[in-house]
Amino acid sequence: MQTRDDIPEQEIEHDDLSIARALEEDIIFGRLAPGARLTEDTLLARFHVTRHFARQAIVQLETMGIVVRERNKGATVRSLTSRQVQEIYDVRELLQRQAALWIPLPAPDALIAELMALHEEHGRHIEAGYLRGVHEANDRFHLTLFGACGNSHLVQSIELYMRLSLPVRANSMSSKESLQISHEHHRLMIEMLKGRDNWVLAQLCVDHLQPSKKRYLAYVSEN
Amino acid sequence: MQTRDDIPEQEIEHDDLSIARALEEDIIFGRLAPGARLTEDTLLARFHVTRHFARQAIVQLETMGIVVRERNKGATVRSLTSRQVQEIYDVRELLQRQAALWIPLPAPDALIAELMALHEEHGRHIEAGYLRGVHEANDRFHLTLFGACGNSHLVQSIELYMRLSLPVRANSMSSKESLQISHEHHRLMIEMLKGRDNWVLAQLCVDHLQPSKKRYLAYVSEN
DNA sequence: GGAGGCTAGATTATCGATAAAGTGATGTGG
DNA sequence: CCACATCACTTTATCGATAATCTAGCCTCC
Repeated sequence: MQTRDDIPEQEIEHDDLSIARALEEDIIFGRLAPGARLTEDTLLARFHVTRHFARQAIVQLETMGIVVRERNKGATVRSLTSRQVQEIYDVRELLQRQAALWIPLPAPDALIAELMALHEEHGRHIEAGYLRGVHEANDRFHLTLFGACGNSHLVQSIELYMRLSLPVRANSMSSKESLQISHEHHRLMIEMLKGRDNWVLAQLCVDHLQPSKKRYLAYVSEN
Repeated sequence: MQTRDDIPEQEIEHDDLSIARALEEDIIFGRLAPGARLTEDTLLARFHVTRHFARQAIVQLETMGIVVRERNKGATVRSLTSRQVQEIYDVRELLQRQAALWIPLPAPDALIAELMALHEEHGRHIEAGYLRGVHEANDRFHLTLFGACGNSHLVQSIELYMRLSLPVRANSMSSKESLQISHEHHRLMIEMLKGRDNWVLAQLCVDHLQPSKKRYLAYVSEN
C-alpha cells in the first residue's frame, strides 16, 4: 500500500533494487512492452538517482533475465519468441510438478492458514481491481505453497521462471475473468493440501499454468 | 592451452569475466576453500586491474551462486551444508533426468561424433593428469549432451546447478580412479544415444551424479 | 573484572568526470 | 543518384577519489 500509482516516483528514495522492482512492474502491466529501450539517462531522470544506481538496476534486471543488454548499445526489454515461451513453460511445469509432488501431505494447519490468508487477500485485490496487489499476492501464494516442498533451491528456480514468464503473464492480468479462474484454482489447491494425493495437486499446479500460456501463444501467432 | 598454470596471471589481460573464470577454477581445484574471503584489494593486486573489474568479477560470482556477499563486508566462497548439497543434487537430478528423457533417440550421427571427440579429449587429459582440461572437457561433454534435448532454458538451468555443485565436485577431481569411472559413464551414455531407450539414458545420467555427491557427504559428515 | 564506547585500520559503496563506442545525418566525389 | 567518408550526437564503459561502513583491539568507568 506504501507506493501506489498515484505517488510520483520522484518523492521516493530509490536504490537499485527498488528501481528494478518498479521496472519489473512496468513490464508486467504492459507499460513497458517487450523490445522497449531502457537507457541509463532515462532512469536517471525518472528516479533521480546517480548513474551508478540506474546502471545497477539494469544489471539486476539482466541477471533476472527480463532485460537483454548489448555492449555499448544499452538494454531492451526482452521479447520472447513463442518457441522460448514454450521452453520456459515446459521447464516451469517440470519444476512446479516436482515441487508439488514433494510437499508432504496432508499439509500442516499453519501452512493452510497462511495460504488462506494470502488467498483472501488475492481475492480482495481482484474485486478492487488493484492489479499490483493481485500480482504480489499471487506470487506470494505460489512461493509459499511451493516452499512447503522443503527444497529451497527448487523454490528459487521456480521463482526464476516465474520472473522469466512475466511478460507472458502480463496478458492475463488484464481480464478480471481470468483472474477469477486463477483464484478458483488457488482454492482448489488449498483443498488438495488437506488431502493425501500429491498427484492430483501436481496436476492442478500444471493445469494452472495453461491459460496464460495459451493466451499468449495465441496472441503472438496473430502477428 | 593458452593459459596454463605456469603462466603468471600478471601478464594476461583480464576483464571481469576472465577473473571470474580464474576464481571459479581456484575453487574447483581446492585452492580456494569454501569460506575463504575474497577481498577486492586482493584481486586488484593479483590481476592488476582496476577496482571496477575486481568488483564486477565478484558480482559475477555472486550471481553464479558460488560466492556470497554481505553488505560492507565483502565476499566469501560459499560453503554448502550437507542439507544444501542434498537439495542441489535433488534438483540437478530432476533437471538432468528430464533433459535425458527429452533427447530424441536415436541421436544424429553429428552429435555422436561431437561427443566422441569431447570424450576422447576428456580421456586424454585424465591420462595426462591435466585437471583443468579434464574439467573443461567434462563440462562441455555434458552441456553438449543435454543440449540435444532442444530446450535451451533447461540446459541453462542445468549449467547453473553444475556451477552450484562446483565445490562438491572438487573432491572427485583429485582421484584418478573416480575420473576414470566418470569417463566410462560417458562412454556408456554415447552408446545409449545410439539406441532408443530414453529411460536407460536418464537413469545413467542420474547415476553418474552419485559418486561425487556421496563422496562429499561422507566427507562433511566426518567433521 | 567486564560492559560499553572509542579509535584506527580495513574494506566496500558511491560518485562525478572522462574515455570509448556506436549511430545516424550530412555532405562529397564518382 | 549512390557509395562512402566524416562529423556531431547519444549512450555506455571505465576510472580514481572520496565517503560510508564495519571490525577488532584498547581503554575507561562502574
